[in-house]
Amino acid sequence: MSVVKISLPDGSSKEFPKGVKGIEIANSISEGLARNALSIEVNGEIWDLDRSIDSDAAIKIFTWKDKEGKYAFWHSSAHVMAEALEALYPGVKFGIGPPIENGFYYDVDLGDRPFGEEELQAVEKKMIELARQGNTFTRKAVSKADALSYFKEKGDEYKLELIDGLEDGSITFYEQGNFTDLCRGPHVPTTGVIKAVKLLSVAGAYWRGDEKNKMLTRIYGITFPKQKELEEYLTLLEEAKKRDHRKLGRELELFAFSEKVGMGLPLWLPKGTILRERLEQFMRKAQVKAGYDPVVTPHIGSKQLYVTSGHYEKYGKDSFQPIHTPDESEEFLLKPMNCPHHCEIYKTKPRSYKDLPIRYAEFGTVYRYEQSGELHGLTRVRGFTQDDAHIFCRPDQVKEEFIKVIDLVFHVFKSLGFENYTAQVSLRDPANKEKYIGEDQLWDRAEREIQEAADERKLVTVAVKGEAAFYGPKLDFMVKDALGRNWQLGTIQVDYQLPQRFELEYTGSDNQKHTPVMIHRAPFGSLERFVAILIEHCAGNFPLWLSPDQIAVLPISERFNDYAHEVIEKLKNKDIRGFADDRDEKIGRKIRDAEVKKVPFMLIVGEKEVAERKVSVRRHGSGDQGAMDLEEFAIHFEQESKPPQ
RNA sequence: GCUGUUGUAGCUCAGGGGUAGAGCACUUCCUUGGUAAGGAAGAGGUCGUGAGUUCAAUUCUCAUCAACAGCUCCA
Repeated sequence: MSVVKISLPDGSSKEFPKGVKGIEIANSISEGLARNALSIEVNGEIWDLDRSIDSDAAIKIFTWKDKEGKYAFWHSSAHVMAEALEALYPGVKFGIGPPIENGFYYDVDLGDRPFGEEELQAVEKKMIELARQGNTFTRKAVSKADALSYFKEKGDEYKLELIDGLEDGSITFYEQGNFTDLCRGPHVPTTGVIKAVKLLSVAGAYWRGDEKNKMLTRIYGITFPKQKELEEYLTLLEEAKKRDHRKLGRELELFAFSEKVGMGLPLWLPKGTILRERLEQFMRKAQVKAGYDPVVTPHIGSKQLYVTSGHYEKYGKDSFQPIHTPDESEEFLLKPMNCPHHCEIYKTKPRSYKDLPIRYAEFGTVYRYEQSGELHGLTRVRGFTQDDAHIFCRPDQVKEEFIKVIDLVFHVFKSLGFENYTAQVSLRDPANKEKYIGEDQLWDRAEREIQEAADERKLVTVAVKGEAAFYGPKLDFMVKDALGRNWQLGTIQVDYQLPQRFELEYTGSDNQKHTPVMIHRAPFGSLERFVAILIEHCAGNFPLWLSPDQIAVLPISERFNDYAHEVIEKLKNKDIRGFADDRDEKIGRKIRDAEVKKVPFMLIVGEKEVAERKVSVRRHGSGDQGAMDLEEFAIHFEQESKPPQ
């Protein structure tokens, strides 16, 4: 009997009889691992645990803790859902049913049968029943002809279409209980591992994502190996709902929308404006320190500007249409980005290699005609302000400048409490080169420089093809918020194209003209989006330096209103933001209202405080802190409310 | 942009072919209260907009606008 050598992730290796199954390897390591194992990586491919391994292999066993394990789990759950649907809706046809970041979905064609909340619950019940049966998933290789005839008989045209695109010899079916599906796998050993099921929502989705195709019913669900985990997940969803920036934005009077102003055009209310301006100020300071020069450019620009940049060709039809002047037949566009304006600033005088790098920074408000269905609170709007800057540098400075920007981005994230972040290197899609402008060699160079800069800063990156801007590759930053959700924030881009198109130049040490390289960057991305994410991250409890109202002075009764006003005036003289609540209400009520508005500090003043010239300090969320001398409080407060440096 | 759902007071929502209701917020009065909602009275809406059906439409139908969810998109 021959043996295979199996290398484990810890570097060790073991010999097993040829044809050993993943589950057997798991068992040989520990019983616990075997119990929790969900899938296995075999030489870089993810397999089922009961697939035979016939040659030497490097393996890694995945459990619920691993993304790969979860995917197998949810993928299998999608099959169980399909089985339940087939049991309840004979003749149902299936599209695709993949795992997603949180759970899975299956696109199904139910004919004209209605599907709503009640039906969802019935399917959920059936799924639990099927899961309890603990049916095993069986992998079966089938020929293309057999696969086609199986689904032809079933009348499932979607599966037939999918099989059509597959190569004979690479087609597999998976079977569990009474259900067989076309599937690449992998799957968990049995349905029995699925202990908790929740179907979350139903939505329409086009077959293959194409709106010309038929709309299928997409059923979203999530499953867990433990009931408790489902409950935690549902609590998380509740919490996310409570933190929704659209809800908090209204409640805390930060921003609003008006149908009359137009969709996707946010109105910043006074409190939201304070928050926003604090952020701007913080960024301005950091940028001055990093050698940026602030500039200001108008909100519109001649159409020719964007023809030159290439944006008009690329986005012209999908933009706000040109503005026309009454007399001369000029055309202007609302600026969708700031770079062309900054290029023109660069061109205002001849530049020497000694001048570079030049860094122009602007909080530039731009307008983009986003599809109506895309608008979402502050995260996707039609008018927004970027913390934009463009760095013009020599080719030999690109990497260094890029690294400096990465450091600035880190500083911003850390200062605002985003401790977890990752980055994505957004590359060009080599199969679709016509989507991009510029020569291959410059793209390759830019892509290489980004990766090197990221590596230098030990940034964990994932490279994604097809995500680049049309003029250059990007480094996009993702932060994880307090609820563990990922958001895309700032971006840095290397651009060899626009400087050429705008004929930017500098005189080199060789006395020759050279083209500079441009780095686009925006650590926040847009202030609107950043504020939205910040709201959700801190649930509206902003750090003291950002909080619109930092202090509420709460007199016990109207008799102490004068003292309350005196206190707030004194604090305002020290640039502290706040108000005195002099309403004819009881203290309990004033405290409640200030707590609900998430005011960080409440200063309660009554007879005692007036007599001793003190304030009773109460902190949002943590209650009474005792009485303090007003001066003492002010000193303490000023310490704590300093913006991060 | 596509599909679906929704649109009633500032907010959250109930109602329903015969021109509307609650709670909170708001105004006034009473109350002067020590760490998360004191009491009473009052004011506030041509039921998103336009058209159609009907003796009669806020309610039914259609269109349109917007919001929400999903898809597609994102310089």
